[in-house]
Amino acid sequence: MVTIQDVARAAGVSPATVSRVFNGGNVTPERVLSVQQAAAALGFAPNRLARSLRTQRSSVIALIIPDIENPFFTSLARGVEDAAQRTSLSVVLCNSDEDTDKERRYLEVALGEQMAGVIVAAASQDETDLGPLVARGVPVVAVDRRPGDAEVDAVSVDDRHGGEVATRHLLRAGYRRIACITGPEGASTSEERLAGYRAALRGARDEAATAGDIYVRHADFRVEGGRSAMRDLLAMPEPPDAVFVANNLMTIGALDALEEVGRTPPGVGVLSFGDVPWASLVRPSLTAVELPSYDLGRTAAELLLQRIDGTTSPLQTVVLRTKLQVRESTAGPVEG
Amino acid sequence: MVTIQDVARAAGVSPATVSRVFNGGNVTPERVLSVQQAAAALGFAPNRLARSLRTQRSSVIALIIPDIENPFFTSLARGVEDAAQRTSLSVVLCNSDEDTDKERRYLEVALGEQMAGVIVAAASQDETDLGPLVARGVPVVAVDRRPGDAEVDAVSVDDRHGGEVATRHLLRAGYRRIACITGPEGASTSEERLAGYRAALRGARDEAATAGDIYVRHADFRVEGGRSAMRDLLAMPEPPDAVFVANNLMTIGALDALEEVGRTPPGVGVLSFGDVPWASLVRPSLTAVELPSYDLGRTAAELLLQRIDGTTSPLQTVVLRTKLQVRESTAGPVEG
DNA sequence: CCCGCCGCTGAAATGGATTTCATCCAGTTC
DNA sequence: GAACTGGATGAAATCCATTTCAGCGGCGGG
Repeated sequence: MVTIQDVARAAGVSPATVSRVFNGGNVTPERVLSVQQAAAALGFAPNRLARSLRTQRSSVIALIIPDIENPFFTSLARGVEDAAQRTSLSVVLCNSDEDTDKERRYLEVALGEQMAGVIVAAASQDETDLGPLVARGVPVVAVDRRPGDAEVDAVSVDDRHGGEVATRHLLRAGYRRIACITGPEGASTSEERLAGYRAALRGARDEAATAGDIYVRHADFRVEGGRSAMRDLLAMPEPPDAVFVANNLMTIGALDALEEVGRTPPGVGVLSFGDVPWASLVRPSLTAVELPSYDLGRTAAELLLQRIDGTTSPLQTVVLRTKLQVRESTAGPVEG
Repeated sequence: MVTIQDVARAAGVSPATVSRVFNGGNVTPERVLSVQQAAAALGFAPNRLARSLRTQRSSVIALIIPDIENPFFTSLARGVEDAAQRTSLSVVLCNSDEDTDKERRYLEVALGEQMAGVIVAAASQDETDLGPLVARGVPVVAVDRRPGDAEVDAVSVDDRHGGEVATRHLLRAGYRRIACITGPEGASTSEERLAGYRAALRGARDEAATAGDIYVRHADFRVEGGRSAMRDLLAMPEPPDAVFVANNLMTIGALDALEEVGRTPPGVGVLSFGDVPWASLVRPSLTAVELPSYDLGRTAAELLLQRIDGTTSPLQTVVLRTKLQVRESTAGPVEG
């Protein structure tokens, strides 16, 4: 490996001078030139480990997401990247796969590699432990999902409100036995969206409301989970006539399950929390709660960058608004 | 920050002994215990920078992909992860966004951070420079796209053959003016798939073949690119009656463009290289060249792991087979 | 009883870049 | 001409974990 020493020797200066050339110290122009030439000739690339070890900071931030195959998170990742791009920071993405063990490993890597900051969409509220990072003063921003109790900035959407608006829309469209397929227990987004659903039903005070939670299913935020939850609902003696699905991928599974038994929206109402990917190809078009995934990422990154720059303002929680986009899949229970 | 020195002091031993406890040297059981207790009490986590600096190796590998929003690459990423998972390596993902500048930065990071290895789906054949990594002895595997001239292992699919089979299928189905929307020039996958298309047309020796390249368009492997390329094709005096689209996202755009003018498959034949994401929702169902995206990632990772373990076997190029999956979108030009 | 070996331990060297501190020198200022 | 300022420079300390090396004590073999 070619080190700063080698360059120094080749250029006839001390390592300190070479370092100054690369990091902007006071060096006479002619020496700058000879150092640059020597570096280029030798193919010198500074060892970032040594640098980070010495300076106690790094120019890499980690983004930890629970499902890299979900376009919601990849869009969020783009938002993070684009914001980081404007500084000199690089983003590395880690996929926790909704697995708290994997997630813990990545958090350890981020800590151990002294990364400049971490943005995390937590796999779990209780088990995701941001404590060590926070204790070491590493800036952390929670995005989409709230972390249990860690003292960090957070950016999320109005899950509860969105869930309530969505469910109310189904009620107004005339559906009466409204099911909810939500995510795993322990994820804040699952709980909040479900809470919104329940609130809307309570507000309705009729048949739908009395059903209690018999139409509620917990699944895993993935296609397969949505499919089997929907199958399960369809097998009930009195199956639901509409379903509020708490994320985009589970909606795809639910639609598959409906297709299997020959029922299609809007005969059975389908409403997705989060747009289904490449929705333009889906018929009938799907009513969805639109999520600002890209802005979620961008905002989280901006918050993180501020912290990395040393802002000491009090912790923030930013909540972005969702928007119900009404389309064909919730036109009403009457066939047509 | 709590260092190995602090732990040593707390446990009443030397730093060397603490290190041995964590890395499996010979230490008496009672000392092991007291070191572990001290470490736990202080919340010690080893500084991976210092470790990597000293040992000259790291337990992180980088995966550099050109489009994180393309499910093909995220599936590939899952394959890499699952393979890496079985060892103690962590995978960090970098999104080059088909931008050779961004890609270069990530390659520099991988080099500078002394990462254990790199898997890269190159943004370009000419401009992607793997030289520095190879020169420093960092194991590198090219996946999906071949790098220009670097001496690295490679894993890809039979792009040319797949493109030829696909185009021949369209010919046999009765289409005569077959267009091709391929990716950017400079990407090996674009070129190879196009070469397959041309070969099939040459083999046909009729009207279709004489068209030359008038039905060929280069786009950017994204939805938007596919859409505008298709619009462009549809605006021709004699528009094509079928299109072979060289990747999944561009197919989505092409379908959108067809929809705009009220033409749908199989009236216009549509064949996608690579399955469209969540194809189960798309009507009519799409004929596609199925790509083993997950296995591509897994194989690349396994190759990389071997190199990291020090295998010195000669460079390998693994080519995985694609499979044409015939569905409704290429049923033939006759309306019905 | 002595030698040699082995297991355990800590002091010190190591990896590579940054940064402090002291030094040197040229240019000012009185 | 003495004192002072400030820019440029290199020697050496620093960041933290790993690893070599030498030393120590105990044990088995001769």
